[in-house]
Amino acid sequence: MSFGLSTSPTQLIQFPKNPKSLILDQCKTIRDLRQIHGHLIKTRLLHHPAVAEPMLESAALLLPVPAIDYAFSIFAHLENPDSSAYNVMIRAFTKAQNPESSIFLFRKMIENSVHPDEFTFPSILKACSQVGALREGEQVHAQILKLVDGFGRRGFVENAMVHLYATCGRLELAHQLFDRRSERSVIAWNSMICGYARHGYWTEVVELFGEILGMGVGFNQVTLINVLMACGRLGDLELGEWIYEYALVNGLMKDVSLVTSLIDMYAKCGKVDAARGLFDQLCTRDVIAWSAMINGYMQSSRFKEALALFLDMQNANVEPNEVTMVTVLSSCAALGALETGRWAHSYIKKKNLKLSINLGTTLLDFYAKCGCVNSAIEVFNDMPSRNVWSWTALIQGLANSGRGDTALEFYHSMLQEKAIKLKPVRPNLLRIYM
DNA sequence: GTAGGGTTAG
Repeated sequence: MSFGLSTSPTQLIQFPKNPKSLILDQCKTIRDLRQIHGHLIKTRLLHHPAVAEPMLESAALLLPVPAIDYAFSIFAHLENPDSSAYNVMIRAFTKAQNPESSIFLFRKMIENSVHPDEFTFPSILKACSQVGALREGEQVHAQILKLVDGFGRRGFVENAMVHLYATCGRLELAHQLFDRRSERSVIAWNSMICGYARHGYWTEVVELFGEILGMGVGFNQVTLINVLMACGRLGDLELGEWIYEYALVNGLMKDVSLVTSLIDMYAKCGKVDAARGLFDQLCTRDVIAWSAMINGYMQSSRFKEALALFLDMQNANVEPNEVTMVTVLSSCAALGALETGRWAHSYIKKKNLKLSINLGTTLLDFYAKCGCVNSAIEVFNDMPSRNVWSWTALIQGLANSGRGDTALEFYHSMLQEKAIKLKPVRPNLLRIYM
């Protein structure tokens, strides 16, 4: 049997001194991996942890195109996977944005009495943050506390915990952990700021940034982006412009995300033309930058400019997304631009954009406002899921078009949907019919 | 073998 590789298989049978670097050197493609894998099965060497772990790492993390399924099939055949085998798989699933699988494996790990360690925690906590799995995260926290002492990288684990609690909205708890830390890095500060921003505590975001400046702690683009989001919502143009100056002086204006946040901040503070100035200076404009600028016009009631910019966007061959279409359709609704809106609708179909609650509601609201209630009803029926706002937009549209009877029918069907019934929709309806 | 980001109406 020929491996076509520099090391002969017999060296593996004799158990190499350093199997890890041997395997990592040899597995450059999935083909290499399959060959070595086959050989390791025959010789049963695969069940040796020092061999299994690098095999998993090669497949799940190091290949140019990671083969997680392949890695998992290796993992699933191991007789007694040890903690490092679990760690590699958990890390790989988290990295591949498949946190459910990470959490599943973590549970298995505990069930099988394999002890998680300092390398398990950051990635499993990140997985919990990705899905907002607070309860699962608390169990991880409990496991961490079990290891009274004797684990290194405490800083990484603590950062991950602050991040988990902040993302899940347990901001007091996150802050307690954060305050207790001996050394608070940019990472921890950003976790706190992101947590406050994500949950709409804009004043706290600005306060925290004030602390950062006061204490002379470091900050970076991510910090500034979150603070700019707050400036826009709070109308704090002064701080927003301070950040703009800072970005100019420090050469940060090449960062599209940061400039997009500046555009959004200026637009939300009523300075749409300043926003446009920055937009025109951007050398690469992605869908989010375009959407932010179009949205800026819309929020300033400059609907025609919003639609004109949407045309420019298409000429620039940038594909719009759900957010873009929401903005475009609400501009059409405001202008009563039925034809353009219809065109947007066919565009959504052509591009197979998912009719999310946001998009569907905006679309039906557009039809209703243009007096096409039947189209509005059609869209409503096509939506895979709806919320109170979808119902309200439809019922209000019907009522405004003199179709009070149909509006009432929909109102009653809404009440029949259990989930909806629990939400306070009644006052809204009373306003329409009183 | 660590983390984090920008756009969404009614």
